[in-house]
Amino acid sequence: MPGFELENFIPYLLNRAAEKSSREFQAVYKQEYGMLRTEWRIVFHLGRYGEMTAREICSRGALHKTKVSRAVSALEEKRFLARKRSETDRREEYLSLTRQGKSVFRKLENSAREYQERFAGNFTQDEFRILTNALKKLTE
Amino acid sequence: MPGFELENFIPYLLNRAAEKSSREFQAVYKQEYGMLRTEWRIVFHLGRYGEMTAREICSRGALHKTKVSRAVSALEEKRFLARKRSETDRREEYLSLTRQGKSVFRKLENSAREYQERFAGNFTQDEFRILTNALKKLTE
DNA sequence: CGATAATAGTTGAAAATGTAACTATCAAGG
DNA sequence: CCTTGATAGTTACATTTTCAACTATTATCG
Repeated sequence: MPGFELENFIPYLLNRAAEKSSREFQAVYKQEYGMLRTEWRIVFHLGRYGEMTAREICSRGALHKTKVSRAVSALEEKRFLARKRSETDRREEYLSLTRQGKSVFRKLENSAREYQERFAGNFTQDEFRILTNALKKLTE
Repeated sequence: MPGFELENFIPYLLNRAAEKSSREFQAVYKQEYGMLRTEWRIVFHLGRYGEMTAREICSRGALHKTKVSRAVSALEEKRFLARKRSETDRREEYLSLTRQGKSVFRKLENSAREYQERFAGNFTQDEFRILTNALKKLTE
């Protein structure tokens, strides 16, 4: 890395970009549904992949279990999510979206799609593909 | 965006990647110098670009002013940073690293370089260049 | 000028987060 | 079985962050 310049430092660039994009998209779920980022991400996972345990959400989303625990409680209070104790292992519980939660998910999914389209407009297809793959690779 | 899948959602990917890389690099400045992320980022800016005001750090780093205000106070207490009131506009003050702060900066800069090298190893040069440019473009 | 608005930065209270310790349950090996 | 250790999830407490209100100063415009 001969030409290293601090303004190219990846954690820094990632943070700035993440902050900005999150802030922008936050408007959607915060204003409309009073949700926090972690809550939206849980809705995202359950809506996208269906019923799963908190632990699974943690590992899929790289989220800490206390954060998830609290967000799950908040979503339950909003009646967006329901819990069901596992029969085979009573330590864990299966989480899933309620009918209302699913409706919220569908709307947010549409907003996400619109956001993504606007976003992708700034890049060529190749750039966008490489960016996406790189970001995925980073968190494997 | 015909094949949009939520798991490709950019704010989500960015956040996961940013969280992970920040957490990794955090070990360096937290353990060694008891700094928080915002503090390190301020050291970063002052070390890289020299004297500037808090407002400038805010806009360059996409950081909120209260966060910066508190981090600046913390750095001042650690004797890493000094303030100097502007003569022309007495609302603002110029911030700069002390000798000690500069020494810390140099060490962190080296750690950053090492981190970046390891990081870049996961990608081809083209991929890395496109990733970097894309991230920069995002926050313009 | 002088009033009003804007800006740089700080502060207090409320909200969110991280850390560690905790409960309850299950797994494995003797 | 029964002890020891692991795991799912929660909770308490300390630390950070956010939000709104604040001080002090400068800019704008009648």
